[in-house]
Amino acid sequence: MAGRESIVYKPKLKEKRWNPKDEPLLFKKWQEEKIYEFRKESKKPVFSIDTPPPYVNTPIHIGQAYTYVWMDIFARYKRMTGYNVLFPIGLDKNGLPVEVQAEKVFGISMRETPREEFIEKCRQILEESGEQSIETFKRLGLSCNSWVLEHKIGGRYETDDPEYRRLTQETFIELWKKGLIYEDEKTTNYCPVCGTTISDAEVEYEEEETSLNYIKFKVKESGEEILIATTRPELLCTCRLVIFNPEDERYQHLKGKHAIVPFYGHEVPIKPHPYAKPDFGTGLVMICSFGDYSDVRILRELNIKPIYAIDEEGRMNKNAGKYQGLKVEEARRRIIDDLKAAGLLVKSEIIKQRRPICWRSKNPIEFVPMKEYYLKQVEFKNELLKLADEMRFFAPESKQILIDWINSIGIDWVLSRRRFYGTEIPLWYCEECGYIYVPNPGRYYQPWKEKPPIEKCPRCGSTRFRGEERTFDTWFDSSTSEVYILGYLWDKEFFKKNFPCSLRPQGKEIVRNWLYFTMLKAYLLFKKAPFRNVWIHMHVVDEEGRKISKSRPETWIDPQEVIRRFGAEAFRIWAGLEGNITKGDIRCSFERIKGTSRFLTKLWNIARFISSFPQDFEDHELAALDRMILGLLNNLISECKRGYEDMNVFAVATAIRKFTWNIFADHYIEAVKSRAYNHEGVFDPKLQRGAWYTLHAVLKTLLKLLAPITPFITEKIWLEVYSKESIHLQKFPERRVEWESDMVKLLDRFMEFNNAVWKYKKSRGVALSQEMPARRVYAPPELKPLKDDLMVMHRIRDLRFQTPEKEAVKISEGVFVEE
RNA sequence: GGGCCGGUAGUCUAGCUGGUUAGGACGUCGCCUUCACGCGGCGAAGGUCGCCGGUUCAAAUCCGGCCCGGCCCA
Repeated sequence: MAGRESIVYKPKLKEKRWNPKDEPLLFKKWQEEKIYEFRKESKKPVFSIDTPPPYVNTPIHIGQAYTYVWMDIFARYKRMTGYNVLFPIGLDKNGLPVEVQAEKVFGISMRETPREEFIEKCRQILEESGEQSIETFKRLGLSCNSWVLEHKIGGRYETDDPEYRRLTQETFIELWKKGLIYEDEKTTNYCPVCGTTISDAEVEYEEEETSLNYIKFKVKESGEEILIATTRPELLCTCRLVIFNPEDERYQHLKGKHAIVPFYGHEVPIKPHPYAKPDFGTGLVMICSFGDYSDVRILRELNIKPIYAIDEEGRMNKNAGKYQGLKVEEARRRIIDDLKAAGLLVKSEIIKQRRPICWRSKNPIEFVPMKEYYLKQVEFKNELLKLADEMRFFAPESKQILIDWINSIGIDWVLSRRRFYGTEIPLWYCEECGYIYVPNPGRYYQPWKEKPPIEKCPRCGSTRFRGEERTFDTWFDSSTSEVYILGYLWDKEFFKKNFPCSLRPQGKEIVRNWLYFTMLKAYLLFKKAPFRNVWIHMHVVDEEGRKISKSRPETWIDPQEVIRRFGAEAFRIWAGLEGNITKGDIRCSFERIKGTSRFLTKLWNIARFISSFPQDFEDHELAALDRMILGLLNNLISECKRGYEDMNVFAVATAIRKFTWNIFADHYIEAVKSRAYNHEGVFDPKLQRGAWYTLHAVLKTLLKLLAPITPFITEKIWLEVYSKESIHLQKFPERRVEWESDMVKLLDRFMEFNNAVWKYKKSRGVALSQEMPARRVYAPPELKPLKDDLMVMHRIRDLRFQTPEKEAVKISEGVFVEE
């Protein structure tokens, strides 16, 4: 016993708190040791994650930072549970944004610039934009396999890379050979600003105030005047039909008669149709070609030939008569003035309506006839719905978004775009006979500037060819990302073995395009669902619940700033503790990031305390208190495992925090301190070592449970206290039989007892470290196994486990004091 | 107009196969430099569980209707 009091326990962790400055150092170490590199030759099962490539020239959105952290957590958990994790990073470089930026920066117009030169300008923009997004991702500690562009499995990819484009073209060629692609002239969505056709999946809706104009028409047969309300008076010239609701009593007499269109004088039939809503306008609706989707649908349904009045530049054509050459908006203003002047406009009222806009340029789209390439999809809707059932959705409700979209599809996918910076459609046309030549897959083709790989037309022998000039819809590139990352181009065996891809994480807003189109292509090419699991997330919004976007600076939260102020680890633990993003939007606030990050300090200090006790000793004996916490730790392991498997990081993070802070630190550590130090020598050294064993066992386990969420701090502690080998190479904890214990049921009573004693001491103005100011204390009988620890912990002179017979003050359920 | 999701203290959330004094966290207030941690500890205040009905001995929890917010579609 002698000299025991002189033992000083020094913590192995020197610093008083976690320092975010260690983050980049740890990240560098991981990179140097290549611990996340993808090893194709590994025997472990592959878990592949098809990450959403961020657009290159824009800073990372706080929502991307958040969702990528979750993806990284999934990847890290899978790695610890024995998977060979394929977690590549991609960059999206295709499409309109860079073209628009090039036009702006260089003051040029795409259509008036030679294509070669324009593409060069785009490249220049892309090069100068640097790798801001990649830097943010690295700083967040993502465990992606590789950060450099490499043509191998696990390598970073870029969607404008010739290798990636080669794959896009290869999939097109395959689909072409299967007879799934055709060219047709149909009414399509057209964005006059982008100068290209767009698919239904690229149409967005915007709430807009517009004027509803009540215009006089004449009925040919009776000469009576009828009023028709329309938001698109400039399309009068294309009016083909007037409808009223079949239930509408007011207009039954008009059935079968004809209306005369003002100004233009042509006659159109009046028919009942359920689309007309009696309480909208006057209940009479003019159907034009085309003001909106319902016009398209109704004219198609009734098989009426459309008249087009808007050209590719968004100007009125000759069908509009005197308004020819005017932009749509201008023509509308002019015709309203003219109608007014002619006394044909009875009134105008302002209404709100949703109008379709182009998702890239945000400009109103028009409906015009264009000859474009289509990929068949309408006829496969049922098969696609079946495939949707083969993928497991997190959260399950998200699947409905996909199902609703599939059900709403009414037209095949328009593939061709009249743009420059994109993957070229690999086709050549014989100038003589019109034969369409499709090259063999194998390399990247640029038909607008290359000769075809054949000398003569196989049909007519001509040597004159014209290369296709159009590019693909960028979603045609994007929807093949899972095929690319699984090495289709380079290792067909690997691809076959590992397709479908394990996980597609993505936002709810791109279900109808990215997820859907990937599914469509996977079905058409491989007859399989592309993914085993799909994780759909909602959005990160600002403190007031507003959508965060660069275009609205008052909402913009820069992840770089968050990292600068609090550190990446603080952001990560916040992302885990703030809520489950599959269930709803997450609000981002600096105050809460700061608040949740306190847990890091707490964890650090717990570790620092524990690190001062020896880890190597011969034998030990567990006290009941130790068995209680180890049993609870077993339960926590199960809970974490379940949470990670459900991809519910929130459940895991909150469970760990509650255990660590509110149970382990506040109650177990407080109780075990005296025994662990054993300064007075009142405990058997074996029991003291039991405390040491338990403290280290719990800490080691907690670090591993937390490692996927907070890889930096857990690694730092792990390396300083336990091992030279990274925590991220350790196995995820399993329940241990030797930790199972009945003592877990003591927890609630134990905590209740502590609280009661603390409260009592406080009420008597006694410091918690001082002796209990009561002659005798009574505790519930079931706590008896904890007797020694409880007495020393609270410095109780006389502790009984029974209900007192004499007068005693009840301070809590089953807890009494005798003063 | 339709579909899906959400609506629990100032804020974020747990509970939602019906019965708990509705649990926790952030923030607020009070006390305490207790030997890992004052980015700590202890304690307190703060909730008509969106609203209205219904089922039931009993509803935050089940059912119906409505209101609000978000996303998608028409």
